[in-house]
Amino acid sequence: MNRSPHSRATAPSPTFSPLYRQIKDLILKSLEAGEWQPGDAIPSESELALRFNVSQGTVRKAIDEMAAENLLVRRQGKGTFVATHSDPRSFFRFLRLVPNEGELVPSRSVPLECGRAKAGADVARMLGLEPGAPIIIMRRLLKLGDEAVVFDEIYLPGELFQDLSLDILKQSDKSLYDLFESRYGVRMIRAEERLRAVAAEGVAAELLEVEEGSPLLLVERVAFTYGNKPVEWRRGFYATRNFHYFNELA
Amino acid sequence: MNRSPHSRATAPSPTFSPLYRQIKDLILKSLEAGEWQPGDAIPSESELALRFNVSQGTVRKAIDEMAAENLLVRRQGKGTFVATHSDPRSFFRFLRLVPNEGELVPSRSVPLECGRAKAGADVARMLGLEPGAPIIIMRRLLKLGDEAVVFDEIYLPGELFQDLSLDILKQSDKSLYDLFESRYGVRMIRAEERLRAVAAEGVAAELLEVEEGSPLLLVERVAFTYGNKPVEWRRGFYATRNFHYFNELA
DNA sequence: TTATATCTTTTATAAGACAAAAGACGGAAC
DNA sequence: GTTCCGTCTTTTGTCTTATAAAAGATATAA
Repeated sequence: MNRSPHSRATAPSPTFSPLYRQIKDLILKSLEAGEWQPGDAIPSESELALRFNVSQGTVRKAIDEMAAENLLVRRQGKGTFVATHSDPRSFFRFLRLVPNEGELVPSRSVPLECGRAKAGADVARMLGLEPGAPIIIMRRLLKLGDEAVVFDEIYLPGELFQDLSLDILKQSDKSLYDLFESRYGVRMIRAEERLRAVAAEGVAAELLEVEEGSPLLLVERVAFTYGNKPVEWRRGFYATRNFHYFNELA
Repeated sequence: MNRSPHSRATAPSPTFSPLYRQIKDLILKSLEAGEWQPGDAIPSESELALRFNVSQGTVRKAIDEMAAENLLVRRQGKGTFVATHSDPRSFFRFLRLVPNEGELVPSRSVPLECGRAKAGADVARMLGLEPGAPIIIMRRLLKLGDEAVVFDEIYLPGELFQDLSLDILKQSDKSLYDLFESRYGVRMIRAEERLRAVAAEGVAAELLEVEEGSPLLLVERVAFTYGNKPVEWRRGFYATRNFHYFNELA
């Protein structure tokens, strides 16, 4: 290399950014472009160092940050891999539901409906769409063991999930985000949740087998893919008799 | 230095641990021992490197991890500081309550009771005490703007908070954790919360000015100090008409 | 008095040398 | 033929060194 240590790879930009962060952005771009699929190994640190003309340590620092953000997973001696929702370890990152006592029980998703509609003002705002844009509305029940614990209403941009249907949902035995990732190439990387206590009513009360008016935990979620783009809005009613929402403040 | 690069600072231990992690443990120990107080600057990286006979980069990596865990705060050009609850930025790390719409309103804690008792089986278990050990029970109301939003019942080990009383609580204008830290030298660094929806009853319903039986968000918290030692158990009833519990899944 | 340069101390960045982990491969032992 | 065990290669992990950037303090000039 014929550059002095701290010179930029590109011409001096208006907003300064250290080398390792520029490398991070480049790797991120390749990730978004789908150059490597979820579960795949990305090139080794020394390969990337060669490609970008920087030292291994610099590539390493870029990857460090991406691993901390759960975008990549490192395995010593093996390589660095694109994080995937098919990995069972990543499952409970997006489902914070645990039994009040006793062991973790297996969960099962029961799809109820899946239809198309036009976005109302609220959904459009949440998903960053034009009002009237095509969306998919999906309802499902989450059973833990024998008990129906969560009733979900899920709103998706129609454009990204072309052929999604109740049949496909019923056929699939993967988690929803695994399906989104493998079938539609949409990877969820982050979500925001807003929790409230509400009184059970209508379908939710019925499906969760609780009295009308009894308390339910309402969890509203917006999930984002690369570039902080919102691609799912979800409203879940949680029956918290035997389960609770677990959160760690760290 | 007369050691080869990767030799240990101590005699080879049965459980291998890289150098930077040993340094981290040493810094942690000084922190627990109170060698530097919350808000204080710790010695510079090069000073610590000298003290521990390693390179600055190794100290740096140790501090990196502790900064990621919110134990230390770095400021370029100034130094590295012991994290403190008196810093307003750290406040919302432990209070995840935001208004449904509009700006953040100022919050005010209203202490109601503070008395001593003996630990029952449940509190003893949560706090790792013997049943019958002295504890403090405290009740308070959290007001956001004019509205009473949270009713808290807080259980503390009596031993650690010798002179804590209703008067002291009323006098203090700090946050509770700031008070614990500055007056009793007990620093909260981590907490686990369990959330459920419950029906309002008794005192909680009355103080939060909601109907008996209407839904409330119940937030149970165990907070830990250094060494993962539980030092607070708390049960909070949240009225979620105009506010909600915000959580980020990252 | 006020701005401006200069020096010092601090954390931040980058690169290089080497270690540890994981597997693949091949030959010896049985 | 199969199993075991060393050896080699490729990968991520650790540690050090050199230097840059940030923030203040201090001195200097207008």
